[in-house]
Amino acid sequence: MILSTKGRYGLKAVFELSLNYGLGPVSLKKISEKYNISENYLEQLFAKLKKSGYIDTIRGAQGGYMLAKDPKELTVGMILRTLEGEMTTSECLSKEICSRESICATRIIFEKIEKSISDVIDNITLADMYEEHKNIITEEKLK
Amino acid sequence: MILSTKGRYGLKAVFELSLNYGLGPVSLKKISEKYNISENYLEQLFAKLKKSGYIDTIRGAQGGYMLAKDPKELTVGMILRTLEGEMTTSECLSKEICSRESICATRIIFEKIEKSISDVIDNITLADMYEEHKNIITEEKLK
DNA sequence: TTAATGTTGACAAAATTACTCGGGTATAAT
DNA sequence: ATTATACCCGAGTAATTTTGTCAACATTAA
Repeated sequence: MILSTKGRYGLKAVFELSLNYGLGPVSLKKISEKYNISENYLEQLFAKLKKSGYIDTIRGAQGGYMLAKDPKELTVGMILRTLEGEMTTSECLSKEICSRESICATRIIFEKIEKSISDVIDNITLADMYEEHKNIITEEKLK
Repeated sequence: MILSTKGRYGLKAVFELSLNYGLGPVSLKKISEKYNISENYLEQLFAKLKKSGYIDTIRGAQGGYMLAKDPKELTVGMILRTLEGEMTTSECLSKEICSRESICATRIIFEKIEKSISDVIDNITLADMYEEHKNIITEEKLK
C-alpha cells in the first residue's frame, strides 16, 4: 500500500477545500465530521500543507482553512509529496556494498516506478479532480 | 516510499537468482554476504516466494535457491506483490461515511496511480532486467 | 466578553517493519 | 556413519512509523 492515511485523508480534505474555493474558509470541524477523520490528526496534516504554502488559514470564529492558490495551480503530487514524503527511493544501501550488477538492475526498476507515479500525480490538478467529479455527478443525474 | 526492504532486498536477491538461472542453486549465505542482507531475514522473504511458486529449493549441502521458472515468465510485479502485498488501495473507509462526492474524486486518483504502477511492474520480466543490465555492463566496457 | 476557531508541542497506543534466535530436517561429501 | 552444509519453521523482539490524543494557548467574530 503506497499511501498511508496521511495522503488519503489529506487529499480528501484538500479536495473538500477546492470545492469551497472562493467561498470562504472551511473549518476543520466540518471536514472531520463529514469524513469521520480525527480533527486533531487532520490538523497535523493541514499544518504541513500550510507550511508548504498550499493552504491558508483564518483564525477565530468563522475561520478555517482555504486553498492558498487556484485549484489549477495545485497538483495532486504537491499534496501527496508534502504529506507522504518522496514516493520512492532508488538509492543504494551503501556505496561499498553496491556491487553494481544487480543493484543497478533493480535501481532502474525503482526509477521507472517513480517516474510513472510522478507522471500521474504531477499532471492532475485539483481543478482536474473537480471537473472529473462534476462529470460523474452529471452522469448520475442523467440516469 | 512505496517499497520497504522486503521488496527492495527481495527483488535484488531474485535478480541474483536469475543471473544464475540454469547454473544450479545459489545459497542464501552467498546472497546475504554479497548484499549484506541478514540471512535469516532473506530466508523469510524467500519462503514467501517459494510458497508462491516462483522459486525452488534444494536442501542439504551444496543446495540453495533457484528460479522455478524461466526469467521470461517471471515479472517484477509477481515478486513485488508477493513480498509487499497489493501496492495500493482505493477502497472507501466505510460505506456509510463515504459521502460520495470527494471520495469518488480521490478514488479515481488512487486507481490511476495503481494502474500506472501495474503497467510498469507487470510488464518487466527478470529476463528484461538481465538484458538491460547486460547493456549497461557492455557500455561501461566500451568506455 | 464569550464562543469558535486555529497553533503548538508533547505524549502514546497500535501496527508494521525488520529483523533475531533456536531447534529442526535433508543431503552431499568424507 | 558422520559431519558439514543448507533449507525449514515458528516464536520472539527491537525499532520505527502510523495514527492518533491531549492540554494549554492565541486569535478573532459576534
